[in-house]
Amino acid sequence: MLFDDVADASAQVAATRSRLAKRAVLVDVLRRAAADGPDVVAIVSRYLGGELRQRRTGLGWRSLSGMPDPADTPSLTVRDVDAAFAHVAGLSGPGSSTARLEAARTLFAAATEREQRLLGGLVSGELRQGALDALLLDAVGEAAGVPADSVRRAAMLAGETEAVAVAALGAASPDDARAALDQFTLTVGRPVRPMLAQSAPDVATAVAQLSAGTDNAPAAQVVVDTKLDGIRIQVHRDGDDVRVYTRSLDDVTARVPEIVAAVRALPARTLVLDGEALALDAEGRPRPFQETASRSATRDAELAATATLTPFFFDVLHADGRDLLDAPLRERLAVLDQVAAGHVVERVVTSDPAVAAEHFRSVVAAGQEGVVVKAVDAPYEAGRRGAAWVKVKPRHTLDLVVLAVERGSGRRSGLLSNIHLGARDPDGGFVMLGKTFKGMTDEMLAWQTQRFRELEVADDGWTVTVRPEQVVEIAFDGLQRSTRYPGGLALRFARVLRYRDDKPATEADTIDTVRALLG
DNA sequence: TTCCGACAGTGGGGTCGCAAT
DNA sequence: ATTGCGACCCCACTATCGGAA
Repeated sequence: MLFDDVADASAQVAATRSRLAKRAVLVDVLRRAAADGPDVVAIVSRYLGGELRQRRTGLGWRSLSGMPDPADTPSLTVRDVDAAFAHVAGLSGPGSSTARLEAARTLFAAATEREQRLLGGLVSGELRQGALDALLLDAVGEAAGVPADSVRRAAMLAGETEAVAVAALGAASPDDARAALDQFTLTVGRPVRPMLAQSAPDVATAVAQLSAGTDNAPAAQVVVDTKLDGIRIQVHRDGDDVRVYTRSLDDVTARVPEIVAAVRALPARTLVLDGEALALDAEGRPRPFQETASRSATRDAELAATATLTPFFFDVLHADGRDLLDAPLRERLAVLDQVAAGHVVERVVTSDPAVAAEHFRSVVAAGQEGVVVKAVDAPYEAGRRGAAWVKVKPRHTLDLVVLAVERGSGRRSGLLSNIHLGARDPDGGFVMLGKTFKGMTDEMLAWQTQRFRELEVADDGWTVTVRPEQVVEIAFDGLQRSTRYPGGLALRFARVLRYRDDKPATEADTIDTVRALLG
């Protein structure tokens, strides 16, 4: 199969907004790939989902500038392209950056215009064709003649789509495809996609969301788990063999020997646990997220020894031969308390919203990030951001001043989008604390585009600097240390709540107010 | 007919390792 | 020694389609 066939399909997918039409295009190209063999299905399914098969190539967004002009006629096969990236991914050491770019130039020179668009999307990780993994899984189901749900479940348990697409599309009949998909079961040592949580502004809303999203009666019990501000871990144990995976299913076992040791000490032979790892101080209070991130990212053993990560678990998917994915949370927690005692997050189980709210206050006071409210009867829905888990975190707000605004891209092309935020300095001027593009409706985007053009004092082609007069109410999760911004502080997860036309910049919050929040 | 669940897109700050400068 | 890039950690929020109700 020619790479151009995939590029053509991607262009067709991008050209329509209808998901059904996108799916039809994907089904067609998947069927043609299947006729070329399983290796072609493997490559094509990855590319249609917007990914290369190589996890790290050393090429990125910046490498794409300076690529040669496109070829007039297609010549590359999908196997050619995969081989080229496999070569690039294998390069390392002095001279490898140059060799990578050279290989990329050769590849791009052989690619037509639409092939170059796809290559660029795959390299940058931003294909933007309006279809990624979820729609692709739907298409795989249709192409193989099996229900979408069975494909989705297989992919969630496999932790990947490629192998599932190969299995389903390699089958001779829909019945065979279904049988092939049934082979994807929870396996100790193979990570599954983690279950994710929706969010709510407060505990009462979270409980209400839970009742609406499930069959829970209004007065039903809920689990209120502590939400820790660390990194998500999924730990598999088979005897003495322990493996640790991140949320994106990256294997980080070698970097976290203390977690391996902790799980080896648990009273079970086989386990699949879901939890969070974080750095604690001497009193057991959580260190700032930045320290956990630093510790978990380093591969340097000496550096790693300067801080320890402590694992805490909130779910168990398998224990001693028993799969628990479909068991209700209540049952899973009973098992968890047995097999992971001492490494379980604090929780309360209650039907009283006041008790839930009190747990939230208490864990936040202890320095934790918040809570996750869960339906007691819900199964573990791998890979889903279902209604059964709802997270709640404290929210802070500030009235800040817009210092500049950047041009948007994609569906925000032609609009001024990403705003620079400053706190008032009582000694004069403003101290920038970060940027945000979140929370803006289309109406707000249109309004701010006009408003900031009126306040414009400079435009370098990307960023428009404005007179610091417009006040905006910003929500954020907390403050973090920053080397990027002059105040040494940056907002974490800043988003716009509303523009404040009732407040002049002279009444915006000051940098002193912000510092006081640090406590 | 209306409602709402799931998705994709639009980017944010910070950390590391690595190669180039 | 410093800088820039790539890869991942953490992530919030809105618009939209199409099936559910």
